[in-house]
Amino acid sequence: MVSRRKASPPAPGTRDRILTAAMEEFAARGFDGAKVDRIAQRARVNKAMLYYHFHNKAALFLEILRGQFGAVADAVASVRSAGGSPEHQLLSFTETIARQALARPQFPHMWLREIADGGRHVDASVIGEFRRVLATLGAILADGQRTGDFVKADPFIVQISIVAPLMFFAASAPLRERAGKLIPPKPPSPSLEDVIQHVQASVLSVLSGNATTSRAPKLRRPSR
Amino acid sequence: MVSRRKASPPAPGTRDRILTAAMEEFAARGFDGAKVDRIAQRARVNKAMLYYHFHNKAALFLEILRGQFGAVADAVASVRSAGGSPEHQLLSFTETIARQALARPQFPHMWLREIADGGRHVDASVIGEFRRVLATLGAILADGQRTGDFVKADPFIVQISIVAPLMFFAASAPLRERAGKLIPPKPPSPSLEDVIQHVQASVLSVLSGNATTSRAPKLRRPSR
DNA sequence: GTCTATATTTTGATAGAC
DNA sequence: GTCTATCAAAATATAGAC
Repeated sequence: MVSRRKASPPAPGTRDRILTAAMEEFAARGFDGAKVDRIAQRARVNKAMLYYHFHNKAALFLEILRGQFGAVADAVASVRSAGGSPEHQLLSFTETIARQALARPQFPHMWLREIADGGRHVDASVIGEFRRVLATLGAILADGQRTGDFVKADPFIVQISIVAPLMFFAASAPLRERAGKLIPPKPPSPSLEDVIQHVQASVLSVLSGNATTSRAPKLRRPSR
Repeated sequence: MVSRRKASPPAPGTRDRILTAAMEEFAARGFDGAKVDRIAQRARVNKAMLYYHFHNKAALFLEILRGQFGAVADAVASVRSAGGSPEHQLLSFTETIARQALARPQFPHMWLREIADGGRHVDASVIGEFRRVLATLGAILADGQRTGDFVKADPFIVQISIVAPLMFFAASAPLRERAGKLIPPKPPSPSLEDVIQHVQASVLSVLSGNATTSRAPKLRRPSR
């Protein structure tokens, strides 16, 4: 008899319902656009209940952010520990990020928003998860350079080259939908598979150094 | 004497000050996070003045969105009309997007936000500017395919492969700054030049088809 | 743990004088 | 064109009963 005895049963997942509802609301509207009332409604609880489980709106938001980034960082880390050639790990890294975006549709939106907000709502723990992802990729790249498979490249640049297109694509579905309605006809959207393949081909080809060795001698020239 | 005679001089750029202030506020905080009071303060006018020049918050926001996207679409269009080989135009396209992000620091933030918001604040005119950019790139790619310089590729995918990393990088500066403070030391950020070069090398190499012709026979395999 | 009612603050927007 | 004063509607958060 640790505690609990009397005073209403432990709630059949009330807290989780709130988390889910909040996740959707925050992803769709952002921190300021999200309304506590709406979150409570979606979760089928009342505001008081929400404030019983979470200190305030910001704390609720932070908990969700931490959860999302943590899960992604975990998934990515498992790619590395699964082993394989640097090339294999690099392709897996890419695919994993994409799969996470599918598994957590709110994740791309929240990532874009946090960037746009300058990280106003993140704390050290979220930054930590963020860095874990980058560290994993950095290790993969270092391996590849050691084996001679990859040319030298800045991990951060490689990371945004992989992640940014995937996030853009995943998050922009609603916008493309709306665009199609505002100015029909809606141009056909490529599949996530196609995007993944393109991104994989891009990274692999630059890192393989067969970029433009022969042709296009003066890259980055067209300054005017 | 068309009109104006009496009733205060035409205002030394009051309207422009409001537009500038609003641009900064909207970019930094988003539509919901931006406060009319703060915009008025920054512009050194009062709310009534703001509502004299613009119908409401949404209209002000829309005017800014239109302006930003329109300017970028113009810049990109001029790249194409300047002519040159498909390769040259493709590199120029990339550089121009990056230069626009520098010239209009608010642009990347607003682009990210509109994607995350599902285009809730855009209207047909904004979509139109958006499509102009894509159409320009599409034309460049078509040229390149005709001349045999480029392999076939979905313009939209190519576009996000170019634009997304640039926007991510440009917009994430404040977040990286904050991250460095939360968990020192702040890892050194690559320069925009480096990012541009990497993106240019990537696109060119995939479109040149020398991606992974020889090695890595089974792209996209690491499904598990 | 859960709900109703309510306090408090913030915010978008306008009236009306100059 | 510009400003002061102010309204009315949201929205965050809490008190207190059950």
